Amino acid sequence: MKTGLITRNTDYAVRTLMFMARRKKGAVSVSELARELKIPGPFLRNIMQMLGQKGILKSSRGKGGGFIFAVQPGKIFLTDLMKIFQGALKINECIFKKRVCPNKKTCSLRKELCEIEDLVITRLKNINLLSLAKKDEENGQKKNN
Amino acid sequence: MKTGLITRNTDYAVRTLMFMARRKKGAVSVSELARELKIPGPFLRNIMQMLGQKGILKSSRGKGGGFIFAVQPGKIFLTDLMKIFQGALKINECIFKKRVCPNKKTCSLRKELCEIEDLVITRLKNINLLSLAKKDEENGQKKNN
DNA sequence: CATAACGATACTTATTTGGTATCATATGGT
DNA sequence: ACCATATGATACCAAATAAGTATCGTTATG
Repeated sequence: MKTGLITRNTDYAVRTLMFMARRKKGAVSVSELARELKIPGPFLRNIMQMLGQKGILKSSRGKGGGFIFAVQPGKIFLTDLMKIFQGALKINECIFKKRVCPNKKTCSLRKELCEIEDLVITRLKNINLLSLAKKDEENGQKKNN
Repeated sequence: MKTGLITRNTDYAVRTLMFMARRKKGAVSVSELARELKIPGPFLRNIMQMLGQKGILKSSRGKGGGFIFAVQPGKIFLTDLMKIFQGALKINECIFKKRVCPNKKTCSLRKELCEIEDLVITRLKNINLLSLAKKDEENGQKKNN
C-alpha cells in the first residue's frame, strides 16, 4: 500500500526531534542534523523552518546558531507533527465528499472507517517525542548488552 | 491528510459489491452499475475486470451478460479488496527501507506504528461485504421511518 | 567583513492515483 | 448472418501529491 499513515517529512521531523531530545545540549544546526541523520539538507531545512514557524522550535541565526526546543519534547505529540505536515487528521476521506452522496448518513462503510480512524487517532495522540526518544535509547542499550 | 486508508478504486469496489449484494438477482452489467452508482464507466470496468481476475466475481459476456459473485459476499472481506487494489496491507512503510537504517530493530517510532497497523488490520479483517450491505439497508430503513 | 547560520519562497521532479481509450472476443436476439 | 451489447486485455493519459532543490535575503559571531 502506498497510502501510508505518515509521510516523509513527518517522519524526518520525528526522527530529528528525537535526536535533539537525546542530545540535549544547546542549539543544533540543520547541517549537523542532516549529516548525522542522513537526511537531504535542503529538505530538512524546510522541515525545521516549518517547525520554527509552528512554535515547536526556536531558532537563533548566525554562526553557532541553530534550533532548540520551544516546547518540551514530552509535550510534543505525534499528532502535532502530523497536523503540521499532513494537515487535518483524517485517514479516511469520503469519496463522495464533493459529489452528491445520497447516503452519507447511512453509509456503513463510512461508519466502520470512522471508528477505525478514531482508534488510530487516539493512539497517535498518546505518543510524545520524549517517550519515543527514551524508548529508543533503552532499546539501543539492550542491543549493546 | 491526503494519505488515506483506502483508495478510490477500493472504495468503488466496496460500494459496487454492496449494491450487488443487496440487489441479489442475476448478472449485472457494468453500464448499469456505473449509472446506478454514479461511478465513471470505464474506470468501474477496470475495477470489475480486476475483481473477475482475482476470483471475487464471475462474468458472462454478450447481451444480457455481466457480473455475479463467485464468492459469497459474507466471505469477502475489506482486506481482500484492499489487497487487490492497494497491494500489501501496510499503513506504515519504513522511510529508511531502501536506505541504510542503522536502528530498524531499536526504532521506537516504527514499533508504535506497527502496533497501530496491527490494530487497524485486525479491525479491517472483520469487515465483510454482506454485513456492510445489511447494515446499510437497516440504516436506510430507519431513515425512512 | 567573511562566514555560518536561519527566513522566506519559488521551483522542479518523481510517484501515485484517477480515469480514458482501443481493439479483440463472446453471446443472444432478430 | 448480423448487429447490439457484453466483457477481456492492455496501453495510455492526466491530475494530484509527495519529495526534494535552489535562490536571495537577513542576522549574528568572531
